[in-house]
Amino acid sequence: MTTPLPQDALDPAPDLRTSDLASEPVFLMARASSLGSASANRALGELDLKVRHYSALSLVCSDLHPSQRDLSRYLVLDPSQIVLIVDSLERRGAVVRRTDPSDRRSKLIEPTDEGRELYRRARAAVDRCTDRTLSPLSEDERATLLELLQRIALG
Amino acid sequence: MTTPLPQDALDPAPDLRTSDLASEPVFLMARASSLGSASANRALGELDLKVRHYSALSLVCSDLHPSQRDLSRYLVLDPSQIVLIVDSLERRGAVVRRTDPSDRRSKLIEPTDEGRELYRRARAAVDRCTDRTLSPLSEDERATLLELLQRIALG
DNA sequence: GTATTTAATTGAGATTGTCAACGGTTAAGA
DNA sequence: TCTTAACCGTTGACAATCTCAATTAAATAC
Repeated sequence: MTTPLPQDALDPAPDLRTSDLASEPVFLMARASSLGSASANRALGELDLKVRHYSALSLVCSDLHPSQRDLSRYLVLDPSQIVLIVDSLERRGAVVRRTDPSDRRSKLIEPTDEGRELYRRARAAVDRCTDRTLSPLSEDERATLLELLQRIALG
Repeated sequence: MTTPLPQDALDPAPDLRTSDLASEPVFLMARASSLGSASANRALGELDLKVRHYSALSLVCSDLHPSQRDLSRYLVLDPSQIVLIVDSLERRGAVVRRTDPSDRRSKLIEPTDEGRELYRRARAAVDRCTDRTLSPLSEDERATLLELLQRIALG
């Protein structure tokens, strides 16, 4: 045993570096995403949130004023999944559904005061665990990674 | 309609750039991974493979000679999931289970000739679609991204 | 030799992914 | 205008996946 299980079981896999797979972005992103969101889910557990609810709440608290359809596109989730997420956030009083006056088919999701406070606390927790995940990188390298990821993940 | 749906619906989201979430690695990696593996799964569909089977097959064809437990750790999947993946690969004659002579509890997964040939073709398909996914990046930037991802995803 | 750990496997239950259909609403075209 | 097509949220069904506990066989620790 290396350490008495400090916080996250990082489970490094140096052997993997010699494999073909270690040079495939699809695999690396899947593994990084899997490890990262596992860690984030643990951190968000105290607030009874998962990454998907947190992400939705973050968008709702932004100045994008997203509809459910928007959330579906942003989070790459089926609209039926968004219903469940918004249901759960609404049930705990973090958001409300408001029919878009300019298009009564769609519903704009808006944060309550509680919702904004919840987001603030969740954001802090996620940032702490992101810090751990990116600990092998310098400040400059983190910025570079962020920019490259944005280019391929966003338009 | 921009174009008559060329290959992948890339679904860019430039609005997202203005949101807090766009600066969170956890979210960016999740979105990149989601878009990337959706594209890869489409490409692998012709070969009746999914990313998880492809990744397992890749490791099996490497010089790591992994056991199922190794695959579980590398792919960040529960051992019971590995059983299903290896079952499916074995059923189609791509791999065989061989009891490790030095530890008869564990089973080394080895590729058949068919398995290697399947991997060769799958690898080509995945590489083509990775190329599309990374198209917004220059050659140097791709190398940088790869190195940074390796540092955080592997030990 | 006994007790503790580990690997693969099975199974159950919850979560998530995928897809088709519906009612209410808007947009497009004859 | 009237009709048709498209879109949004919602529901429901089904498959795929995750998570966890329990079992068996084998290795290791004491």
